[in-house]
Amino acid sequence: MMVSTKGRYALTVMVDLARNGGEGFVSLADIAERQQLSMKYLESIISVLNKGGMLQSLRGKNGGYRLTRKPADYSINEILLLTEGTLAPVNCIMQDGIHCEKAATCSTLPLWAGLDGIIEKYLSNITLEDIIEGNRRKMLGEYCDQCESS
Amino acid sequence: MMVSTKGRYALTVMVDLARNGGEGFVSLADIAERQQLSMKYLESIISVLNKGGMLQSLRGKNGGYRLTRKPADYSINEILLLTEGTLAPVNCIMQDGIHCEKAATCSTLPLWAGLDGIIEKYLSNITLEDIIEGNRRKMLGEYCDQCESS
DNA sequence: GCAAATCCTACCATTTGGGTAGGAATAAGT
DNA sequence: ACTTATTCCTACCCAAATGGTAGGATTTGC
Repeated sequence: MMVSTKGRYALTVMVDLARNGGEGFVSLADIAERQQLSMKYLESIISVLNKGGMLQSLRGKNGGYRLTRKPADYSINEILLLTEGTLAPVNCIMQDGIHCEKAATCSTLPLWAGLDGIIEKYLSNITLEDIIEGNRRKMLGEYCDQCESS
Repeated sequence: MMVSTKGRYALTVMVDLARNGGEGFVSLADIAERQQLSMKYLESIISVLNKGGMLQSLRGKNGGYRLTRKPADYSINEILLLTEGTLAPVNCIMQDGIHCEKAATCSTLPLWAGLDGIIEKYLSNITLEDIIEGNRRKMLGEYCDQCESS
């Protein structure tokens, strides 16, 4: 995968809802305004999140969207997986087990499988809450120059 | 990144050269035949590898290509970086330090930076030799069901 | 019934991916 | 010197994905 704007904006929307969704419903217009993104484009993205069961919606006046779970119960992996379709770094790695005909003898396949594994592990371990809390240690790990190394 | 055929085929070519390049030069026709890939397409890919200093070439009859270093001295990261341009998982992470104008306040940026970090670390640690030796433990790590867990 | 919101369908321009085609330059062997 | 096998170079091309926009239908609160 290269995570496209679709996935990135989806995450941005989820983070905005986690931050600003306290009680009621949050309108997409508000989110778009805060995040300075096209509301029309966000519309198509949030629709995927909604159909995927990531949030609740309410139509009509004073309507909008809200999360159905606590931020800590959303992994980044599931959000991106829903909007991007797949997070595999190469086409050789398919979600449905469909695979290349050369797979059996391909010497580079273990590399791609390993890469896919570490990506999924990393993204599954981080939650919406980590992002709104700014948990740099968990996100950046050894690459965090502000985290103590202890 | 999603690693495209360009990067994957580049790696395939390098692996083929590492395996079959014993003494002399290996022609692209031989590589294409062995790997069952379009020679014309490989031509454009190997040209990038050549200009990037990853191998030596010899024109004319009995010409071809050969590696300039030992397989253990090629990291997968440098091979893919050369052919793909970037391995960053999102456009927010640029190679030249150019970045999004919202970067300073973006709460998701540490996530992308962290993801980029683990990908680079993984690919930098694996070499051509690991691939030709089939070092599953190193490539698959905990995802390797044939490796003992000790 | 009006206003504010989501929902739905269609369209579209640009970039990227994944190649193909044709020929020029070079080098080895005879 | 000629032939043949090879790399090198430039140009082109089609399909799919990316990153949106447009317009209207539907629902709900007041």
